[in-house]
Amino acid sequence: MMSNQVAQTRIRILKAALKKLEVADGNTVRISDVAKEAGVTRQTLYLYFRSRTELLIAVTHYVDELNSSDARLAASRAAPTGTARLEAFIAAWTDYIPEIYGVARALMAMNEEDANAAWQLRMQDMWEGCEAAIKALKADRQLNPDYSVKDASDLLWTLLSVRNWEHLRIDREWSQRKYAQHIQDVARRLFVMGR
Amino acid sequence: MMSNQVAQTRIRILKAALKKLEVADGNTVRISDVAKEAGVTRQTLYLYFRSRTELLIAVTHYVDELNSSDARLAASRAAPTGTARLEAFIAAWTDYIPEIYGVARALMAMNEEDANAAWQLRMQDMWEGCEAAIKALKADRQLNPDYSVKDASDLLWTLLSVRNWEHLRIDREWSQRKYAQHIQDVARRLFVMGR
DNA sequence: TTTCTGATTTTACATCGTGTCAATTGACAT
DNA sequence: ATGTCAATTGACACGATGTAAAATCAGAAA
Repeated sequence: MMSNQVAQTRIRILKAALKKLEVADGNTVRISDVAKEAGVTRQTLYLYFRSRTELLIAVTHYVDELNSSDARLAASRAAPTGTARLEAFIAAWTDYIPEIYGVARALMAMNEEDANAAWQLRMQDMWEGCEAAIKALKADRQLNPDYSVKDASDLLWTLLSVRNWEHLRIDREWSQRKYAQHIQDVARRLFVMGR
Repeated sequence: MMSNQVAQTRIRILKAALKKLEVADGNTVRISDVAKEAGVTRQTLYLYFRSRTELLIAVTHYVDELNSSDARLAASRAAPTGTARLEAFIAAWTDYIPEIYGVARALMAMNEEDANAAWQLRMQDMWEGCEAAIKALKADRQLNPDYSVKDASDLLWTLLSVRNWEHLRIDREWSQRKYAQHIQDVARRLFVMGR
């Protein structure tokens, strides 16, 4: 079946791109690199993705599928108390970052309209997650009264940024475990009343 | 005198680059843009700077000169107590960020060996500033005992990153004043004992 | 088997930005 | 008037993205 064929090649390309992006330390991943990795011509790649940007965006979706990220993020909403929910959200997100980091870096490095828009959209979603967690905290009367919901959300959103993960994990060589623990700790210190 | 002539053109180019970099929102500043702004040919620019990277690095130094940044950063060392010193250091740095932001963004966006090295070096200096401030805090027995000097320095360094400034100031549209106050506040909450 | 079709390849070319090179102009000092 | 040095002009190489058209190749259908 031909549509099967098509799907396979598409996925082969996505896998190749992901592999390259994960390995790449600092260096740009070229379209020709991905094509080579996928055992396909550069032109074939353009048959499946209109541009480099579109490929990168497709890879992020692919990664999300692989890890059922949406489900994991959503699960954090189920936590009973505000503090538990904050903790669950942070845990889900900090686990998520290393998975998308490769693509995220490439996407963030692009100075192209669509690429930035796509990343901004993701970060917007993430901000709403932060806000939801902070609101849950407030509903439980556990939010540090010095912060408005908006300010706390902005700060949490910043605290959880991919760049901060990069700073600590890559530049300062923290382990993922150490990173996750400290971020939880900082968030608790800043946002949870009386602790 | 010819060396005067040379110096003038060089500075004209640096000014032009700075101007372009400050205005540029997200877009790459091309070498030809800078040349045009400076009223000079692209080739002339190459007469003064070997590459785009070298130009960008030169601009950072130029900005530092303009603002006597070194002096201002160094001044924070004079503060009497640990907390005062931490506060002074943060104030100096948060004031500094908006001044270099334009160049910083361009430098960070480059995926070129030398550019990254130059930026890393700057960030290394900055880390040492953080460490010095934290050590002063510790010497005054004011450092939160939950943190080692190294961990606190890493966290402070991350907190003060240009990316965090960008997140809050640009993406979340905080005023510079609000940004500076909140960062001070967060640092106090995290690192200063009993407050 | 032949034919049709759709996936993929090959080849070629346009564009854009960086960086290199050599010849030339123009001003100024001696 | 001559030599020097800043700056310009024009041309070109390179690497990466992206476009376009013709040629192949494999499998399904006749």
